[in-house]
Amino acid sequence: MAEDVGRRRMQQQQEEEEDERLKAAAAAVEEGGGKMKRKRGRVELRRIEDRTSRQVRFSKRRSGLFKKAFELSVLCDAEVALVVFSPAGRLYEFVSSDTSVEQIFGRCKDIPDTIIDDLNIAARDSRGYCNIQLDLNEQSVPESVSELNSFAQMALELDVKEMSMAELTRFEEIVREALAAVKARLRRDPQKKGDNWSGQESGKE
Amino acid sequence: MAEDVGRRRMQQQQEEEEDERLKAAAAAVEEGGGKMKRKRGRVELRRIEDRTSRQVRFSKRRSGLFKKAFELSVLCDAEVALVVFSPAGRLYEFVSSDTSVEQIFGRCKDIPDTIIDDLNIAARDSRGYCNIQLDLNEQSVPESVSELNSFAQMALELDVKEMSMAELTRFEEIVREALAAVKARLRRDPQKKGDNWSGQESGKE
DNA sequence: GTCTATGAATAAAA
DNA sequence: TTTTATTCATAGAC
Repeated sequence: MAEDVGRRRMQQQQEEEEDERLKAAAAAVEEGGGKMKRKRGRVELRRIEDRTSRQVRFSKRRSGLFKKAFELSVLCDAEVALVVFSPAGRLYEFVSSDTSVEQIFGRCKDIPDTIIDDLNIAARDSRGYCNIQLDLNEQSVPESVSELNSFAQMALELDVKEMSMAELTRFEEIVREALAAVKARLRRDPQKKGDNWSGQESGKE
Repeated sequence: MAEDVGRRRMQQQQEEEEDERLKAAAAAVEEGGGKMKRKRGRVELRRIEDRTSRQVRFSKRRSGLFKKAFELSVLCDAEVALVVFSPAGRLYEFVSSDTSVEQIFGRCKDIPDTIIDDLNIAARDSRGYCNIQLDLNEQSVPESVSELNSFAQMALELDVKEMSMAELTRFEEIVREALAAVKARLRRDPQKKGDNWSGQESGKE
């Protein structure tokens, strides 16, 4: 096809990352002369050490986060409550409805059919195997979920009750990164199975 | 205090919008022949009318929003509390820490916390697969973290041949939700460890 | 669910 | 701040 005139790029392909980086660096050197190292690699999920950088990014990302929250509430007609404390302790908050944050959060105890409830059902129904399912309210039931359940088991076997909030957050991050890596590999290996093994999202809205 | 939601300046120049749109449309016609209207203009900030589309968008944007919230809390060392109710009334939440936010969530204390116990019991009952020890209690634990990271990655790769992308994504979701539930309980039980695994900086802004 | 082109967010610099 | 180059998120099509 004669399309993609000029800028067809494979996104998120790890193997091309180095090359891209090098080209960018080279270009920077060429044009700027002495200023290099201008562009970043991928953002690492780790606390930013430099105080100034951290503050600048906080401002930018906070803005972006609030914008996203606002868009979600409008586009999808969802209720959103967001509270952020800067490292300095300053409070920023957003609530989609005209009620207070406390009221929104307070609804947690009034909503019986939540994700937490779904987890309860899943745990209760599990026999022998840890069939952790988030939406198994309706129809389909796990069939060949054994592999996935193994991971769920391992994750849950961690004595999660002994972990601090920071540890939980760290674990979450680690899992996310690991999965991202595995997914990237899967993407390069066409041997993957593309099947859908789990129940569909419940049709109730 | 209300955040300046919606007051961000668009980097792009408005006057170029039409031109860009037209070029995209023209390109689409050229390349696809019969496939048209494939690309979007910029997102309109109003409620999505189509139910299916709205549901799909909700899932995608919710994921993105929670990821952003998580990243902000880690990168910028901020405290973030996010609660989202889907149009169906389903609850999704994320909290980076219990400090200072605890009072806001004070009314959530009545959430049945049997879920955590159920999960742990289910996991223990199906033990025998692997026993994992987590130790992130040190202050600067590059070794432990790296070790855990390796484990997580290795564990995931072991069954990567058997796992589809869908399964990986599902697992990620499960872990996230489970951790959210655990965090919710942590907030109600401050007697748990509240230590931080990472180094602290003295001069917080 | 996956895939991919494109709009949007944003890190670094000005 | 504003600009720019790049990564990131995601709408639309499967």
